[in-house]
Amino acid sequence: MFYGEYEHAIDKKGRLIIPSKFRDVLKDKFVDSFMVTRGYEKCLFVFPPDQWQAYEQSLRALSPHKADPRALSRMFYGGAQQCLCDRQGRINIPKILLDYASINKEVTIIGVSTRFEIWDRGRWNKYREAEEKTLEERAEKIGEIRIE
Amino acid sequence: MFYGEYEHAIDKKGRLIIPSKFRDVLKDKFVDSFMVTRGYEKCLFVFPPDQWQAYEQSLRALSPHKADPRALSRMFYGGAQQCLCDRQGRINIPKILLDYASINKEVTIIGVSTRFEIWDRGRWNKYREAEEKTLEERAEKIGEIRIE
DNA sequence: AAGGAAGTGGGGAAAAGTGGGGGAAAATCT
DNA sequence: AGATTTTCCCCCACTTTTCCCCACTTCCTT
Repeated sequence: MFYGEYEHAIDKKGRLIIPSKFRDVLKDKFVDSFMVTRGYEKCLFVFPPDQWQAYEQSLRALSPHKADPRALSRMFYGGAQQCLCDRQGRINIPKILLDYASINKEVTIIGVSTRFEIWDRGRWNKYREAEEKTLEERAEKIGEIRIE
Repeated sequence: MFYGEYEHAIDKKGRLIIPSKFRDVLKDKFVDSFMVTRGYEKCLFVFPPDQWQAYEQSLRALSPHKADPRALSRMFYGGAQQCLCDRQGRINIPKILLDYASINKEVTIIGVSTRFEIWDRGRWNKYREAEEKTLEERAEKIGEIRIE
């Protein structure tokens, strides 16, 4: 569904272009907005409406009687914002989310299957470099990934 | 499916010729693009669409709530690009993937069963020489190879 | 030696990305 | 409640990138 890596910038008016390949996903569904929320490693998660629902469902399944899932739900639900695309395919991201992800201007957008992620470019580069080095180790740990 | 070793070069516009033997695979399926992504040992993996789907299926199962699987899906999905073949059978490989595989110009393309791989020629030669020496050791370690 | 298939280079059109002005709606103040 | 300010979104114009096609060369085959 979503894949690839794109470098974009937030303009002076606070707008961010969504890569056109990602926007195409919305076209098929006759909707024009994404759900943006807090993500892991201080990036932002972005879902199309149907995938957001699936993600929501997985959160709702977590027990409200335990502290950990409760905190998670607060972070994800509380951070969630519906962002409309303008005619040029740009969205406005609320300041509170930009702060969370320490995004100033230069961002990198990464497609990750059912969602995509928005990173401050500097932080992403650091993360990527570290992960590239340990890719094989991580894969060995998980073990069940088969490439065939 | 894919086998053999080919030496090609990336031209000034960043295009790489896919060996015609490999392109023939697409013809049978009436499609005209490959999926290219980060691979192990810093080479690039290339899949025809149906094989990519099989590969993706195993990735999709990875949980977004655990660090190891999260990192892997970011690497594989984030690195993935659908590369269209032009009339001459060339694809454009994004710069980010070339950097990952430290590819400048001279590359070696290796068929590996359901996928093929793109290597920087220098790195491939080194890798091949080392592996040729320890082929038997590796086989012993795996142990369960059957040839029938 | 000729013909065809594979490899190579470059030009041009179309699409994606970028920036800014203006007007409507919403929020705020008096 | 009305007036003023602010915000947000649409549109237009421009730049950059992508990709698609055509022409030429080289190599292999017959």
